[in-house]
Amino acid sequence: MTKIADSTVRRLSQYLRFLEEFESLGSETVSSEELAAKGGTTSAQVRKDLSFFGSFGKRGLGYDVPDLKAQLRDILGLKQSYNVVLVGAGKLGGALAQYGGFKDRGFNIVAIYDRDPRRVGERWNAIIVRKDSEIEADLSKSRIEIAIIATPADAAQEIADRLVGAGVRALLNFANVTLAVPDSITVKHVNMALELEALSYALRNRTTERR
Amino acid sequence: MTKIADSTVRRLSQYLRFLEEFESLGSETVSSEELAAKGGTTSAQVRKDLSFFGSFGKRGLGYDVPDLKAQLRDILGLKQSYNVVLVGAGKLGGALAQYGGFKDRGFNIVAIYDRDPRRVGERWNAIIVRKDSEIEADLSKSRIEIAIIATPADAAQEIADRLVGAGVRALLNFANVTLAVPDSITVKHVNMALELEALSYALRNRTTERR
DNA sequence: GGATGTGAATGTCTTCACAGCT
DNA sequence: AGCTGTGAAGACATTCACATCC
Repeated sequence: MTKIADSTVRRLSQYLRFLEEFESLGSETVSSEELAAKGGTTSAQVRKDLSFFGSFGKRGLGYDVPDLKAQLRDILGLKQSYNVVLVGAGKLGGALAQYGGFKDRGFNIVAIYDRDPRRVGERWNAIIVRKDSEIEADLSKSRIEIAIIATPADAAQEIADRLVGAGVRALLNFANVTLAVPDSITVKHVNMALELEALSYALRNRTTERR
Repeated sequence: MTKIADSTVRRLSQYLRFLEEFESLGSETVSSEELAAKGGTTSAQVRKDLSFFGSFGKRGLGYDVPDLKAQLRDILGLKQSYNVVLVGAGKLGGALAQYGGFKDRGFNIVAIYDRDPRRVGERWNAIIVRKDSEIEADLSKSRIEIAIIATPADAAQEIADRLVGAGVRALLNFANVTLAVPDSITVKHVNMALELEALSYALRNRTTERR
């Protein structure tokens, strides 16, 4: 299999969500044009994205909604569900713990850790916050592939190292630092301040820009 | 000015953060190679990114840290501060309201709105949650360019329309919907579930992939 | 007829490599 | 000598356009 661009994967993920919308509206079939319109892209882009993985449509007709949905879930690895641990029980951690969008997609937060003894023992949405020092022992018992880091920036690298040491293979990092991890580990970084800075740049330069 | 790629702007924003780290470590000068190492990119990339905006370095020496910092802040439009409104006072809204990373960069959350009467009147970090119906009147008094949407998905488009109607020019959207806005409006979308799906894809496909 | 799937063309971004300053 | 700044080359991503098939 040839390397698929990150941008392609992200669009596939969007298409999946759009398909759910089409399904709930009762559409049985959808065209690349309709999918493109929802996502602000082009029909050629949609077809090209899908073509890396196979031929899922019927010429003259479009794509069968439930079928394409299943194919995308398969491509994205969403036929299984994932147990996920969350480190950092601050405001952001709390927001993430209760966020429905994760569960809906099969990402179950099964444990929350924090370093602060005042937070340990708190109950977040049926999960009790545990001491971060338990991470190693807990993960040695149950295989966890994905962890979410929502700690302060200065703790994030240490937590990342320990999670990786405990067998985690993918990290979603909300702390505002670039994490150094082995090549075999996948990291996605959500940097909210950076998004605002990009908005600031756009505000400043829109007049002189195209598009 | 020629169109600058989004990826370039995002890297500039990172360089700025790295410069602050170098400064706090006492470095007066930094090379493109050092900046690149922090961000997992290449020195050529750093120099090319900067070259779109001018020549800020000294050959044989590198870049003066405070000087480049100032230049980047100027490029990104961060010499001014921004008043920002936040719509949605749920868990995520609360987390965003207290998040220090915004203030540090000159983004001040000056008002929070919610539709739920039970939340209206709550105090978040010295700001009292206001009824969303006040948005129009409030924004007609003070010019607000940036708004953050942290509402449930089904309310986000309506809120976006109203914010844009009230003069907002840039939106940071945390709701899991693609917002339709006029071309003149800039939107950045933070989609946390999508990031997890990208991790899922990576976990599933790493063995067959390069890099 | 109508929409897909896909080579080819185009456009964009990144990397190379070296001339040019300091 | 050392590191920047930058055209040119290369890699990658998107768009075009049309043959193909339902």
